[in-house]
Amino acid sequence: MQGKLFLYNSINRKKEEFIPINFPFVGMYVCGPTVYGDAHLGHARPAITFDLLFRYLRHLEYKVRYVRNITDVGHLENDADQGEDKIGKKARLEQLEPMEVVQYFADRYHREMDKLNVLKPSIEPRASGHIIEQIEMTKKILDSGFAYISNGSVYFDVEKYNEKYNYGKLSGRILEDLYSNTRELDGQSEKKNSFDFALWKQASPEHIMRWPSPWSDGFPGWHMECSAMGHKYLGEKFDIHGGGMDLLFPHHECEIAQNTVAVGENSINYWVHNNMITINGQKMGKSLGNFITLDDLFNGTNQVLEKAYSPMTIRFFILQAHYRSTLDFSNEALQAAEKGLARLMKGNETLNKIKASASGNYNVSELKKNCYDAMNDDLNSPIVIAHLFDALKTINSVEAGTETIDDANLEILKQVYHSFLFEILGLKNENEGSGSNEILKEVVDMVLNLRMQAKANKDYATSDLIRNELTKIGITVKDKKDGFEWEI
RNA sequence: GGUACCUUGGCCGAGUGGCUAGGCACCGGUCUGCAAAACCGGCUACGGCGGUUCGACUCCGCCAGGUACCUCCA
Repeated sequence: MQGKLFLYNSINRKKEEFIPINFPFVGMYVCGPTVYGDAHLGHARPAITFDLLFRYLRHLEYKVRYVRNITDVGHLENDADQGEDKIGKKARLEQLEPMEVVQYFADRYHREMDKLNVLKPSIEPRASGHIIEQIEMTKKILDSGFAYISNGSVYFDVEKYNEKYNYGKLSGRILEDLYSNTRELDGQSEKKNSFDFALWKQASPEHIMRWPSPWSDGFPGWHMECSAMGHKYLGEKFDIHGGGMDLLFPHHECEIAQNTVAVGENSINYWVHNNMITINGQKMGKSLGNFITLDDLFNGTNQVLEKAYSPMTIRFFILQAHYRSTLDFSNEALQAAEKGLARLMKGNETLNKIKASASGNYNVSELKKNCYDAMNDDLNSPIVIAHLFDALKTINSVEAGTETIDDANLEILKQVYHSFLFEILGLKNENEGSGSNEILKEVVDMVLNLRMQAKANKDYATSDLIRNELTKIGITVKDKKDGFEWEI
């Protein structure tokens, strides 16, 4: 093994050694998107964070079952338990079937994730496909006495729960504080206390997404799906539950309460939360309206964007910050990421070209250890990247002849560089295959060969004209000692 | 108002009680007809005020500023 992996566990607020329940198997559940709009930069963060964890666990040869849900029902639009279903609302506005909306945005989400090289989860369950499981779980909670029926809806009795267990153990909240701090909302009379949350909600007549249940025609409460589906696919106890920090309270706190009653105490060992992406120091979020969709980023179609940024630039940008830190969006930062990534990718090409010497003065084992140490320390991808840049310096020095490397070390270097860059960080070389159009390639080569002739004749007016015109089209010409390179 | 967290060089962003983070930008150099690219080198910061300590950016206290959660949000 490559050392011990430590993860920051939100529930204890410290880094803990990761020990799976059933070695070598690992169960991981991550809160996925609610598909009622295009994915934005904020959605990319958990997807990439847990993709990193998924990839690293697999690299460590764990057998991982990674479940990431799609929420297609149950998230309410406005005030807690009083609003309109998000999917339903969008469907009414667009005159579409709710499932049509879900299909459309789920497809788009998948497409963006593919571009970001985010591996598909093992199972991607939908809330609407697990209504029965959610009803069964609600029944269990009712039977245990920690829930009550009110006007066709079922609510979790937080106060009663807190007498026996600890409501707030994850988010560090104290129930007494919630009495005074929870907002007074209209129509809360159905609930005993404002902080009680719905397990099942009776649907109002205009509500289109509805299912029959023992209590009413309605829909499941917004915390039920993760509890029901997580335990369905990963068992009564499983290893990791992840999601954005903004889900810590109330979503995950409520999940814990539900699980405790219906499944048992401490049914999830590690709670892992990624931080937010900020823009001008403020959280990028749907409700604030300050989000940039991934589609906009990839195409440069947003006023705040100076240019388009490729999916790998976005991925690298996110990996350059630790997942538990906020990450501030800016054009400058993205452009920095773009250039840095290009250098690392170039380094891999150079690495494949350099030759080993009989003896070398570079020992790669330290690099290898440093990279694993960084990953083991709560997935410190920025440190891994820093070490890869150090390796890059060596690679370039070997190519320049100022350093040497022996055959054995070169092989290990290739293997380490490759596995961290591509396999674990999940980056890929986007330039490969671009400009794959053979005719275009030959035409540009031909033009540049003409330019070489002009240069040989010292006809710099012509050579500069050719270069300028190509630049205008978007082709960058790079002169080399004995020829040229170009890229689009 | 309650709770938690943050404040690092021009920008992004790691980390540590004493030892260079890294990237980008910038500056200098190599290369080039000139550029660009690439490469090499330089650039040494930790909000303010106190305290603990042989020594603090790192620990403690206070202050200032900011953010998150408390309502759907990744």
